[in-house]
Amino acid sequence: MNLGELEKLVLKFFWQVKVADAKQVHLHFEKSRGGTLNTIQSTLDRLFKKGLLKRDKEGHAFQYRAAKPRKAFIGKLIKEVTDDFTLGNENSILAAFVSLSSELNEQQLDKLEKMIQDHRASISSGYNS
Amino acid sequence: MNLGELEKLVLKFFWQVKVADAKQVHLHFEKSRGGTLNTIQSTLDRLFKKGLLKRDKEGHAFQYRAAKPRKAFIGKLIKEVTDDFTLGNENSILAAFVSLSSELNEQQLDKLEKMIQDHRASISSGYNS
DNA sequence: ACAAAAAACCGACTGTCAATCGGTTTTACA
DNA sequence: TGTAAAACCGATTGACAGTCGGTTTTTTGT
Repeated sequence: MNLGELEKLVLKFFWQVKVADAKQVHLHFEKSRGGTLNTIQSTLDRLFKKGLLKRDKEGHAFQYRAAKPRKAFIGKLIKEVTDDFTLGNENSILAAFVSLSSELNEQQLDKLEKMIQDHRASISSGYNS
Repeated sequence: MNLGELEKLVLKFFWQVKVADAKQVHLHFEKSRGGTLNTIQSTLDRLFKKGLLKRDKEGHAFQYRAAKPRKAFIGKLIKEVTDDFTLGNENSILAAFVSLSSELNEQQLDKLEKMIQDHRASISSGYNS
């Protein structure tokens, strides 16, 4: 999934704002970067066709919103880039963790372990199944 | 850093083979996907200009090799994609871990914790500093 | 030193895709 | 049902990867 600059900005916008129509998105971006309503509309349409936004017509305009939560989406992206470079039987997600670990300091490792604990808890409680 | 299909294949090749010249790379890929030596050469050159390959002239041809170890490179890529979608003060690397954790099962969490232990050890031994 | 061979380099063309926006058609609502 | 708003269509531009022919430069063997 290869995204352009504007597409990325728009996605980020929807993770903050949740729901908006083209007009509102345009209003939000015209100060910071310009561009016509049409440009926003076609970008929304492109993101919709890529499955990254959902939309429903409510009243006279499409109401757009993110198709996935932000973190799930980032997780997907990461899986994608790592899969491209993962060899043979290696687990790409795990490899990604290893690849990243060297960038973490001790406090961050603490947080990471806490995160693992939380995740284990959610598994054993049956929340994820 | 946006890479094309052939560029990705070539990078992967160099993480397995370590050093090769254009001719050898071409030899390796011509069965599986065709393409002329020139195509390989310009791809190597593009990767060199992007800083992903290093090269030295030894004898009559450039000898190319990966500029970074594979995992470091994957780590960089992950940082890149997460930075694009990370909000405000959030630590993008940590966010990436969180984003990925839901895709791990218990054995993988075990491995991950082992990995953290190893990394902590390498920090306290002063190996990383 | 020089000719032949090999490799590097240059430039052109193609295809894809995001961004951009004007113009037309469709839709909703008063 | 007419009008305003929105959606849709299509054209253009700009990057950039892939592709490869042809030219220049470099290396090497005699």
